Amino acid sequence: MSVSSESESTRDRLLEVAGRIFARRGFKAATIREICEQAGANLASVNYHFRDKDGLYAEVLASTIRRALERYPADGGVSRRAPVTERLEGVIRSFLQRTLGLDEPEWKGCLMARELAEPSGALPKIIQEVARPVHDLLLEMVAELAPERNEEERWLCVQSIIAQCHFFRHAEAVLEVLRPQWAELSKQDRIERLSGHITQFTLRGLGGVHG
Amino acid sequence: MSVSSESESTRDRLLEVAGRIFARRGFKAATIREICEQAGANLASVNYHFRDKDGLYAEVLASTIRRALERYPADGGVSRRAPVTERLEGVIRSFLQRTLGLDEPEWKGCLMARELAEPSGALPKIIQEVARPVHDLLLEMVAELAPERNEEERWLCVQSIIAQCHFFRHAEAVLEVLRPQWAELSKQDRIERLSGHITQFTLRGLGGVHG
Amino acid sequence: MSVSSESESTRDRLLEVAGRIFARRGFKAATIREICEQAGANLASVNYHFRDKDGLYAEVLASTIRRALERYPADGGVSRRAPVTERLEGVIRSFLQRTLGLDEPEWKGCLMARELAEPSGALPKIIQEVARPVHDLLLEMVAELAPERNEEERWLCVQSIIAQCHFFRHAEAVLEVLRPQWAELSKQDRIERLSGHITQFTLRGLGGVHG
Amino acid sequence: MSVSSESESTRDRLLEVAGRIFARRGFKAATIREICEQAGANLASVNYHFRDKDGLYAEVLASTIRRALERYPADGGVSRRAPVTERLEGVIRSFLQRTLGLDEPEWKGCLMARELAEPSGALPKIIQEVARPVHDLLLEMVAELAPERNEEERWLCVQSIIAQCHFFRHAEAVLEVLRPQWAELSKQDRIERLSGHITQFTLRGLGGVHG
DNA sequence: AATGAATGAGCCTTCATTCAT
DNA sequence: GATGAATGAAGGCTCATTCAT
Repeated sequence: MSVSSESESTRDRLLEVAGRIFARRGFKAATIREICEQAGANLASVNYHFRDKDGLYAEVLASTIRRALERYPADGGVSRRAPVTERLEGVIRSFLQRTLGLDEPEWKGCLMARELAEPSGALPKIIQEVARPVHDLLLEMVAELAPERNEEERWLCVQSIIAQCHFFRHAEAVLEVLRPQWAELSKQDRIERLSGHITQFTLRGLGGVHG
Repeated sequence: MSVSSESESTRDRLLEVAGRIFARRGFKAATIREICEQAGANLASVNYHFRDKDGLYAEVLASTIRRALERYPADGGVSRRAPVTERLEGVIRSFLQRTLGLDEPEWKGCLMARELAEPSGALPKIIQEVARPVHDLLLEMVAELAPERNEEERWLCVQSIIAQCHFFRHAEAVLEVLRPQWAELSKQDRIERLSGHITQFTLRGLGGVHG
Repeated sequence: MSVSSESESTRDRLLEVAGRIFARRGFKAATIREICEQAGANLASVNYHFRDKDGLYAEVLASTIRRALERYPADGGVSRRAPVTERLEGVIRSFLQRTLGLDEPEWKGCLMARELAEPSGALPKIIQEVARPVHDLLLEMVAELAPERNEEERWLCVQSIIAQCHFFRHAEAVLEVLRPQWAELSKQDRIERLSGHITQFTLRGLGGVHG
Repeated sequence: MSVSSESESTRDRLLEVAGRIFARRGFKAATIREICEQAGANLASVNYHFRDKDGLYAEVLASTIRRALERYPADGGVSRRAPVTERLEGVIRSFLQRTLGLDEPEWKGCLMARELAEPSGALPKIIQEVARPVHDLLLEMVAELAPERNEEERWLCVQSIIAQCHFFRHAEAVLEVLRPQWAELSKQDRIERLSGHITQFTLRGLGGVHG
């Protein structure tokens, strides 16, 4: 529970490098060798510091979650008393920031996305700390915006929102082929346009005409 | 009409089993050994029939695409002269069928989802044969339903649709935790409710008032 | 004992191709697959026609010997009544022809050379049919040219002759680097100069001054 | 001073054993398994210490060259101011020592011979460090002994010398059949007689009358 | 006479892990 | 606190061979 270590220790370098590599290659295809080489550490150091490849992975995930939520909280930093449309956009923008990266190394969102597709036992933790809060926040807003829908319908709407937020990380490779212009935009730009679009599309989708 | 094995050719059994295993474990983590064992074939048979692990994977992907599109074509079998709302629901339902499986072995959609997250060189083929047609079909419909939007906005709307269709396969593991009731529904039921919801949400999202 | 087969059959093509490939790669590194592919034959045809990879190799060797000696007999076709210097040059030139090839496909000598370095069980046959006759012929000539030497000395002289004849095939790769001009000569030219040189060097080496 | 094994490092044992086995079987036919077993090392140790089978082979070759030339330098340790006949015999004797072994493990020369027949990419190194110096040394001597010959003739004479030195290693298997007495001599004896014979034969062959 | 399918043995390599220092 | 050496398990692949047809 201590705050990692003192200086930029081997341990920290391993964590940093491992995150990048797990994200890029997936758990199985990532190799301890590559991680240690890039971190300038000994081949045995992973086992020394984290007991296991699994242990390293769990630590990477945990610290990634921690830092991601510190920087981009679920509510996007928007006050609970702001109008619901603003709060919605806050959640969406914050989600996209975590997902598509910004100034944080870009692999963080990628790691999460990968966890979704191929859970590793760490999933419950992620759900508890990231997915659940967002999920609940959105449920509240949808209830506020579309009180006439029944419970399942509202839940489905929440999924529609999350789906849109995820998709642009998830299908990155395809989008690049189908619409090259998109890939040419800066991250900042993409996030800006996306949060605007998703918010609009969602508000309309929820039934009111807010556009 | 039996499920599999027995008198099928070795080649076909390999293809069938490999599909399931690649989907479950991913390319790297899947082992030729496991595939051959489950297919009741010799360890060298993959090399004989498909030259490579890569060759096997490519074949699995190709035959999966082929059969998925035969059974559930991009337009969902809805006539081009039907009203646009029906055509839209056709595309969405067909997409969900391919994605969430139905009576076809369930792993097929999973394979595709995985390919998106972690392209293997076969991606261009998938795009050409599956993603592009759906993409173009949806672009047309959105242009028809929301002619006042500019080109980028219409493209973003198309992505919102596709995002929703993908999500329920992609986040299966999480949904199961967040809403156990959902996992208890039959596949058929889920697809039914989803295609209804996504169509509605989308039609509204596009700005018309169809709700 | 029959003369191979009737037409340019699969069997003959296998023999031809196998000779080239065994010569180029050595027995172990040569693969039945490559041989069959290049011969346009089925993968199983080697086993069908020659029982074994070993069987194929033995056949290749045997037919190579047979044809090499037909074309370039040990005595080089020089009459036994010719002067000894002519007979010597006959043996040397014929040896070089077999070794360095001429119009016959070049791999034949190479195959033999390889057999020397890495005997395969077929060596006794080669010795009996090729090496021994040449050896005995040379022994006679040396006895004639240097009768004053004792038996071991004469035998060593014979080896010196054979050594020179072998060397230019054997060290081809090195000679090409150490003296590029040499590699640029035509085969014909090289054989001409070599047989001249070796004959002179040998006659002098044997003690008389014949140059 | 003990022959091998026991307290030597794994790396050294691998090198020693690998040399023997590569020499006996050739690169392709030699197996890492056999090497590791005989060296009492783990199957993965070759990969650990030399990265590759190729890496191991290269190291074996390099260390063999290094040690061979340390012990038996190209000039045979004879002073440059000694008479040319002595210098010639020095080169020849040293060559035979390297080639036929003496107290060094016998496979060393064999490795080289094999490399000539079937170059592996390491050939250039061998040429540079072994063949070239000997070649140049001999060229000088021949120029001194037979200044009246033209340049190509002198080069051919050098090859005649080298050919003789190589042959008795190269054709070992055949000589054993054709002259069993020869194989019964001690290595030392054989080298003694050979260097005498080759030197004489060569001096005469070069045209002077030294016999 | 010939072949497509299938097989079992064996090879090289990679990987995560351990252990003595 | 950290590491170089070594290891065992497992993986993908290649090869010669067989067998039913």
